[in-house]
Amino acid sequence: MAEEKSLNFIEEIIDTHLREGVYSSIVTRFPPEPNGYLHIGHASSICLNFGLTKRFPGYTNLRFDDTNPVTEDTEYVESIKEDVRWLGFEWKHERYASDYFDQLYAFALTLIEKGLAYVDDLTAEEIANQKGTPTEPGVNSPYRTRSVEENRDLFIRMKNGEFADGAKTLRAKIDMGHINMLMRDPILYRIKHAHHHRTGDAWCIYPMYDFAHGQSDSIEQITHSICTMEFVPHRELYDWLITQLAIYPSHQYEFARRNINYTVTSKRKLLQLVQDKKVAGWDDPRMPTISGLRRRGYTPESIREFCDRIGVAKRDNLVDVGLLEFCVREHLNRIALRRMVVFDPVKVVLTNYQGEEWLSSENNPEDPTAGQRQIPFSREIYIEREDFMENPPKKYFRLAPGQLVRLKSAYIIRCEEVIKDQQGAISEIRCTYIPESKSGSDTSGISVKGTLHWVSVPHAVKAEVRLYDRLFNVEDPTDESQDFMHYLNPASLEVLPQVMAEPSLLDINPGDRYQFVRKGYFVLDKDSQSSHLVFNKTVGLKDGWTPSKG
RNA sequence: UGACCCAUGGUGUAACGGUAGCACUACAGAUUUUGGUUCUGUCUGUUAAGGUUCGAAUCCUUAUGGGUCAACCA
Repeated sequence: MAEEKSLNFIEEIIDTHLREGVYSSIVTRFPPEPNGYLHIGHASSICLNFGLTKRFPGYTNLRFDDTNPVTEDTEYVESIKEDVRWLGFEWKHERYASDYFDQLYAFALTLIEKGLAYVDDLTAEEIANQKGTPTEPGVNSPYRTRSVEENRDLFIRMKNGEFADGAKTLRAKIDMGHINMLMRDPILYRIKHAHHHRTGDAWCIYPMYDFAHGQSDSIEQITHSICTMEFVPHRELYDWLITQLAIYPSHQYEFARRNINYTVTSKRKLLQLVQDKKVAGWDDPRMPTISGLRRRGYTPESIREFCDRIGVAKRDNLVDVGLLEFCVREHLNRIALRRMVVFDPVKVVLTNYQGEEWLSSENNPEDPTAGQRQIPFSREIYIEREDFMENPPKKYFRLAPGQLVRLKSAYIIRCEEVIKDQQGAISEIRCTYIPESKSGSDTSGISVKGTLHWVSVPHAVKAEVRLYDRLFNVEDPTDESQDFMHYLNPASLEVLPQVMAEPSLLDINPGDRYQFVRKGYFVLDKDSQSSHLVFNKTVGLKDGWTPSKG
């Protein structure tokens, strides 16, 4: 029996509701605004909302909160749907706040009839000035006392396009002295003569978030409307509108958004990175977007596991990106096939070896069913320049003059001689191999501490490798002591234009993931062509050794 | 100088008045044809002060610290 995992506070609320019969099943929703790409922070919300209805009876809707036509676009709708599906979730209904524009308009009229909303002629600036501050009450608008008839007439004319953008708004009539600033006659509708990605030019007035979100929840009979903590003060208005309209009582619950160090998760900041060309696009592998992580080689399983491990709570947090990396390593270690690639090659000549042969090597030592592959071996091979030292420290297990080392899945070799060019750089290492040490049939009786990856020179396939590092140099780029752009890591991308790869890598497809032995996990990028392979580094292997520790 | 939210190792998260646990990180050791993986072990924590109670991380009070709120954004 698997150990019972403890519930997070939201699961506990739902568990109680179900046990006490408040609900017999639940409905949740994931409500993105289609004005940007989904990022790792959204993944938490997606896993939470969809995860809830996997654990408990009920279903989850995907609802686009598309009430601001000037920032929204179908490009984002498509990317969001792709990302949610890629993460492994399927929604029950695909809905849009714009589906409800007629209903919302009717709700507004209801409020007007009840004397709970009025048309205001004040400008944005005037409204702001009369709003007061958190410690001082606001003042009433001079238009606050208009009659129901006048309000109805004006609002209909707003809808009919008789007024210019910004000329009028519809406001709830609540209390300009309310301690909660959101209750100080919040704007419900504004005029925007803008083309909407779904409703086209049918409307020139659009509801504000507070007059769309809760009502949409109610229309869909969402039982548990889950959002982040900054919406806590909105809950009072959310409840007020539902009460006044006497519609299905959805309820809002808040959890703390997940922050991750060395990156930013704000659509505005991510958009700025894209627009300022600091990255190659929304799906740049350095971006914390779902599409960026996908291109980086992350698996949906690893992201779900990450979201599961960081949990759900109400306190502020800054999650270590190292945990995300742990999760992807854990998964990739199980599924990624092993391949050998030499990044910074130096030639090794085996002076006592003639001809060539094909050697067998396991595809994945963690998974026997992954089988074996054949690798060509010959008299001249490449090894990593950093795997040789002329004057090694004490516990250096790699190649050094007179030292023995195993070539992975091949033979044990001994370094006999070092050849240098005129500048003194090592141009070639001469070794002898031990014929009876062949991998799988070793009768040499020799044991060595180090094993190196290698690639046969005449069979080597050239490829490009893109090495990624954290996008920012500091844990919290949003600390606001400086603009976050100042913290950009100038070395977040390093391109290796020509690495040497084993030939089995020639026949693979974009999205295929591998472990390059002793290097890390890599994925074939979509920029690849059959004549030019491009690999993205997903994450390195955990590195337990550094020269200083030797 | 208002209201609201929050406070458990370096990080994230449990403990629902009854032994502060798990994971990541770090460190040490074993195994290893990847200095990977795997296995074992070690370090580190209830913001503070009062109160209630046989007993408090948990309930109450105050303080302290952090966050949020004054977009015709969501």
